Amino acid sequence: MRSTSRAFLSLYLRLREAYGPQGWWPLPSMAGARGFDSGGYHRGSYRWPRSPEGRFEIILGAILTQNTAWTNVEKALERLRRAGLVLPDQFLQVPARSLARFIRSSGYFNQKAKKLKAAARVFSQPGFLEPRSAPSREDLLSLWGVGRETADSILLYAFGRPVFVVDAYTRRIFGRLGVFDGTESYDQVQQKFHDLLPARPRIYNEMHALIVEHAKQHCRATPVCSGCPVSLSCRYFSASS
DNA sequence: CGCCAGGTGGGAT
DNA sequence: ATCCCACATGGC
Repeated sequence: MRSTSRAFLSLYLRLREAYGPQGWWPLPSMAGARGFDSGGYHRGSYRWPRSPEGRFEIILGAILTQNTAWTNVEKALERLRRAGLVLPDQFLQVPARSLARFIRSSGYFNQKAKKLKAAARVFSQPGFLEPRSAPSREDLLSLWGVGRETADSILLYAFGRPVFVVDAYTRRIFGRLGVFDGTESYDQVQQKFHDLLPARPRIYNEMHALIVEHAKQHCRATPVCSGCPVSLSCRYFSASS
């Protein structure tokens, strides 16, 4: 257990060294603002959003990015923001049909419009956008359109809860590394990270962001192993070289 | 072109 | 419980 934990930490540090700080979660509304880059990523040390608008933007993004490239999500968030839709109450005033038009670029727009309405209904309740009194994981999972990954993204990135986010990239990368065989459930994969990493939102945040970056740069659907920072501990690389 | 992208819900088996 | 499919745009 201890040695495996050290291996995980070592992997984390390797990725951290290779890709640098990631500054997640991106807030497109903050693009170009002081301390943010043109994509709305933080520069330097990350801080969780202090405003309800910021936290709700993360919630919107977490839903809109389901099985969708982030660039398409950025456009949708931009359209929503320009329409003045930044807080839950405002979403409740707008029919799903209209919402769907704003978020067209993010794909699955009819479904996602419905999901945004469901989220708006919950987060319009007093205090629900405050970290002190945010909804539980169970509350979030009961929402139509919010599954485990989306719930955990909201808990970690909007509210700073120590919950590790498991996505398709996590399974792909750690599957190739030889840690998982592909049969594990979401909760089993998550449990492994909870067991082997320090239970700190900071670490979970950065690890997940690094996983996404690594999946994009090297551990793609068709792997690009040349220059991979963790190839030496990778079963797939060993087997294919 | 076809594949892929920070999934989820619902229905069939 | 698990498998299969619909949902949809945009970039490479």
